[in-house]
Amino acid sequence: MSTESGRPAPEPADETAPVSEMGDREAPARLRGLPSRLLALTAARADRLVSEGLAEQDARKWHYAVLAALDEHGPTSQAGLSRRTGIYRSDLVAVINELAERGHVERTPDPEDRRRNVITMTARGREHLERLDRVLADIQEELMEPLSKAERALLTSLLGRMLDH
Amino acid sequence: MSTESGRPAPEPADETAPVSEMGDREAPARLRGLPSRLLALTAARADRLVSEGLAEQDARKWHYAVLAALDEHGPTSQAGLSRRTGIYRSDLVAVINELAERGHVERTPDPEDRRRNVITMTARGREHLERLDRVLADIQEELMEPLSKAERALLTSLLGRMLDH
DNA sequence: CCTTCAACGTTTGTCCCGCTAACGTTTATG
DNA sequence: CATAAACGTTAGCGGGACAAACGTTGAAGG
Repeated sequence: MSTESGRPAPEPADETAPVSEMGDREAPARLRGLPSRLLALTAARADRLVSEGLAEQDARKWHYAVLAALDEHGPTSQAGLSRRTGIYRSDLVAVINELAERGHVERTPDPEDRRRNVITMTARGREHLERLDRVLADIQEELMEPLSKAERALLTSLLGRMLDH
Repeated sequence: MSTESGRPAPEPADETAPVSEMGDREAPARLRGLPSRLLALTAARADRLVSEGLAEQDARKWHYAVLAALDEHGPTSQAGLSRRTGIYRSDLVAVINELAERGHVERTPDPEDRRRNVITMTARGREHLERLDRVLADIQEELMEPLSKAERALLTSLLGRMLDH
C-alpha cells in the first residue's frame, strides 16, 4: 500500500496486542494450555465475529435471540422473552425498542393482563430473522473452519455437557 | 430486614435467569446448539469460577498472568509484560500497583533505560503464584468435571486449533 | 549538536455487558 | 379489602477491553 514517498500512515508501532488478536504467541506456558483461558479466547473471538456480522445487518445478538424466541413460540410477553433468552428484563426494554424501531416487532398492550406487553414478530421481522440465520451459519463455519465435521459435532457436544453441570 | 417473626425470606421470585445459571433450559432451539453461544456460555461460567476462586485469594486473573510471565522470563518491563500477557498498558498500571501493594512484585526504575520500570517478582509473589496455580487447577477440574481425561485433552486441542485461525 | 521519532509509563475516558435496585402499575391471593 | 406478586421501565454500578493524549526518555540521522 502506498509505496510512494507519501507517508500517510505513521503506523503507531506501539501497540499492545488486542486480546482478540492475541492467539498465544508469547503467552507464558502456564497460560497457554489453560482450558479456562482457551475458552475465554475462543469465546471472545466468536463474540467478535458474531457482533461484527450482525452489525452489518444492523442487528445485535440479543435481537437474534428475541426473534428466535418469537419464531418458536409465537407472541410473548417481555417477561416471557426475558426467561427464554436469558436477557435481563432491564436490558430487554432497549432491545424491544430497537426491534420495534426497525419494524421487526410490535409491542402491544395485552388486553387480558394490562401489566403485559405482548411482543409480536412482523413479516419484516421474520425475513430479518432468516437473514440473520444465514449470517450466523456463516460465522459458525468460519469459526470452526479448521475442524472436521465430526470434530465440530464433538466440540458442541463437549461444551453442551459442560453446561449441564 | 430481620423482623423476627418467621419471615421466610421474601424470595424475590421475580428473576430473570442470570446468564451464568442459564444452561439452556428454555432457550429457543435455534440458539441451543449454536457453537458461538455454547462457547460464550461455557466461557462465562469459566470466567465466573476463575474470578471467584481468585477473589478468595485476593487476586484477579491479570495478577496471575503477570506473575506467570515474571516467573517464566525473569524481571521484565511493563511494556514487555503487556506484550506477553495481552494486557493493555493502560490497564497494566493498576495491576502492577495492586501486586506491588500486596508485596508480590516490585517496581524499580531501570537505570539503563530510565523510561522503563523493571518489574520483579518477590518471594511472596512466588508463593502466591503457587497458591494460584493450585486454585486454577482445581477450577479446571471443576469446569471439566463431566469430561473424561481424554475428552479434556481433546477439548483443549480443538480450542487450540481454532485459535490458530 | 539538534531535531525528529519511537518507546515507555501514566491518566483519563469511552463503550459494552451482566447485573442490581427501585418504582409505579396491575393482577392474584386470602 | 389488604397484601403480595408479577410486569415493564429507569437508573446505576462494576468490570473489562480499548483509544487518545501527554510528559519523559532514549535512538538515529543530518
